[in-house]
This record gives sequence, structure tokens and C-alpha cells, in this order.
Amino acid sequence: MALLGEITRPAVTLEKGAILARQGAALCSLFAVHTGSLKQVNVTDNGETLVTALCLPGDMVGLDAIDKGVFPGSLIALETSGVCEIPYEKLDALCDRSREARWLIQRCQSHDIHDERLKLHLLLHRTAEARLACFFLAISERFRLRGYSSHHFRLAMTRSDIASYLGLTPETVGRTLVNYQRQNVMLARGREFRILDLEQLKRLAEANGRRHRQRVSQ
Amino acid sequence: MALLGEITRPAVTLEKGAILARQGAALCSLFAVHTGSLKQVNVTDNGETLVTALCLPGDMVGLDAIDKGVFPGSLIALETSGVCEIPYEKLDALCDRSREARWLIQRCQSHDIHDERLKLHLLLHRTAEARLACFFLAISERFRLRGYSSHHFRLAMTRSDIASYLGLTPETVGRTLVNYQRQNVMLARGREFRILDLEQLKRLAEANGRRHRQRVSQ
DNA sequence: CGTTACCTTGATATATCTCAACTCAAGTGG
DNA sequence: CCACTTGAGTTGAGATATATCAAGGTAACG
Repeated sequence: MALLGEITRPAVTLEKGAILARQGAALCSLFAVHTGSLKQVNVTDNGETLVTALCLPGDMVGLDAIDKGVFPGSLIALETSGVCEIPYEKLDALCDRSREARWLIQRCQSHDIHDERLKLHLLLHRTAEARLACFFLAISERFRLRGYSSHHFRLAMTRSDIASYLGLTPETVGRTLVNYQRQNVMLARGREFRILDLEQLKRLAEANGRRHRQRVSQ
Repeated sequence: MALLGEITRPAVTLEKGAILARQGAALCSLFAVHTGSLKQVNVTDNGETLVTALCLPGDMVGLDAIDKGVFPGSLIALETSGVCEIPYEKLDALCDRSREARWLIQRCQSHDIHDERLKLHLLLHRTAEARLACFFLAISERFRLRGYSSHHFRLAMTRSDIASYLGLTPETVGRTLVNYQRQNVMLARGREFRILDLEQLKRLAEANGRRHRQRVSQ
């Protein structure tokens, strides 16, 4: 960890909307988000634009670029953000010398694989109400782990970004949020969010409103 | 690669339904699928059962277990299958000695992160018809890369497994398949599948029937 | 030959997408 | 300082994909 600090360059500041890496650009460095937030945007072959990741402080960015040596999506700052650059060459050399560094990277990657898999498969089976609940619970937990408030936070994403990330439309996201407000579960004004009833939010996230039969063998 | 062969144990045969690793079991070995196929099944905290991965010949299995040192889902043979065991300790030691081995593992992991992310986010936005088309295209491509027929194959999964994997119901999977048949795109009898019109299948996979507005900023 | 698991088909209900109009806030330039 | 523009968010009404429930069919298997 200390070694990692040695090869990390001082934090860079990105203005809102700045592009940290363009889709298809060669991987030169990984990044660690220090402050602010980024989104990863993928443009598919047939021209769709998808938000595939949200990067918050503490996150390691670019692990998905190692395979092909090329960033699979564009990284765009959602607000003024600070990121640390970790030159990939140096990181690789470090992994040569230190098995701890290697383990750290491997575990980060392994974590991401599992996390994406489970979360997204869960979302596939969920209603809009439950998807959003899952989303905010995950965000809340990430903020908590980083020492920020877990029940009151600002998300720089637009409703459209959230919708794209969750596979919904902006309208549905909006409507679901006002439902939460009516039920006194969450407060959403603009991009400020406040969780009022965490337990109820958890219940909503797990309630697979429809889709509740257990048909999978074994 | 040759070194990897040295530490790999001879292939083991699994009977249909056999459990290669149980969810929560400690990670001792990774596996490489040689013949047959496995599914990964996750039981969530609230008792849902999800099929989160399909493992075909050539796939590396267990990369998602490295993080916590524990398998995040059960690995179940869908048919009589042959797998090679790769003791994790030895693999780790090998990574110490050979940067090529380390790169191989890192690239496998990186590939999985990106693949899951993109494919699942795509699915989130797709109708049942397109989800199944994506699914079969991906399978077909995987078989092709391994030297099997890309337009005619057997999938040992049940409709329920497929449904769970794609976030649909078995009924919808079935109905969609008969639609494909009516359109002469695919033939599905039992677990034998034949792709009749690859181009049309690609078109179906990309056609996001609904959900076709571009609302994401940037 | 009966049992079991899987698959199919049909009718109905509902979640959510789609389209369109409107509000609101922020920023711009005259 | 005020009209104008622009992008985001909201709300409503209607269309539709797909879940749900239920019943019948098929195929493997002991």
C-alpha cells in the first residue's frame, strides 16, 4: 500500500464534463478517484449510449481496460473531481517486486467481477421500484465505507444517467422517486438525496414485487 | 502457458448435477472447463436463486472467488463434464515466478469485468426477444472460438435456467423461441438449437424494440 | 406403466415504455 | 436587467411487453 503511494502521481483536478479517458484510447494509467465522481459511458456498435459504471471516491478505475490495453468506455467527470494517476507500467513493475501489490490488484479485479455479476443479475429480475432501491442502498453503503454520510448525499448524475445505468427511462426514475417521497422513504430534491427510512428501503430493494416464483432447479 | 499446464492436475469427470464448488466454500483451486458445461448459481440473502454464469469449454472458473477467498456461488455441472483443477497456491506461486502467468490471469479477470458489465447493461435495456438473441449470439460465438459448430449446438440448460440467467420467466423464453421458429431465425427442439439466419438474429439482438431514445447526455 | 420434471399454450393483469406538453432553473447575450 | 435559450425534471394518457396463473402435453426414467 505504501509502495502504491510511491508510484502514484499527485492528484489532478478535472472540471465537470472533462473526459479522463476516451473510449478506445490506449491504457497508459489506471486511476483512483479521490474526490467527486465519474461515469463510464459505453457507445455500442449500433450507436446506443449506455452508462455502465459510476465511480465514487476510493474506487479504482480502469481495471476493465487491462485486457485489451484499451479503455472500453469513456470516463467523464460528473462534477469537479480529483483523481490520482497510477502509471500502468510502474504498477506492473511493482507487481513484479511485491506480491502484496499483485494480490491487491487481483482482489480488486475479482471483487469487481463478482459485484457486477450479482448486482446486475439481481437488477434484471427487479421492478423499477426495487432497482432504484438497490441503487441507492449501494451508493449509501459506498459513502458510508468512505466515511461520508450514508443517509444524506449529493449525486451529480442526471435522472437520465441513473435511468441508463439501471435500464429504465428518466420518466420512470422520476415517478419512482416521487413514490418514495409519498411513502416517506427518501427525499429527492434535484440532485440532493436523503434516506429517511433505511429499513423500508431495504424491504423495497428485496421485494421482487412480481417475479417471485422459484423456478430454478437445484 | 506451458507452465500453467505443469501445475494443472489431470481432468476430473463430473456427473450431471454434481457440485464442483459450493457457495461459501473456501477457494482452494480454480478450474478450467474442458468438456461439458456448468452453471453458477447464487442464492441471495433473501432466498432468491439466480443463475449468474454459464461456463463452457475453455472458460476459467473461480476468478470471482479470489477476492474473499470463498466461492460466491455454487458451480453445478449441467451435464457430464470434464474440468481441470488448478491449485490456487501453485498458481499464485507461479505468478510470483512468471510475469506471463500474472498477465494471463489479470487479463482473464479484466476481460470478465468488461464483458459482464457491458453484456448485462445491454440486457437491462432489451426486450425478451433481443435478450435471447444476444444470449444465443454470445453462445454461438463462444462455440465458434473453441472450434465447435457455431450454428448448431446443444445447451444442457433448462428453459428455467436460461430464464433466470436473462431475468425472464420460462414461459417468456419458450414463447420467444417459438416466435424465432415462426420467423425461421432459429430452430429449438428440446435442448438442441440451430441458428438458421444469423444476420436476422443479429438484427433482433440489436433492435431495442422499445427503449430506443437517446437520452443520455454526452 | 406410472411418476416426475420439463415444456407449452392460453387468458388476464400490470409495470413501464412511449409520446407530448408543461414547469423550472441556469446561463447567455443584447 | 430582462427576454431568450437550453437542458433537466415533471406530469398525464395511452400502448404494449411480459409477468402471472392455470391447465394440458411430452419425454425421460425407474
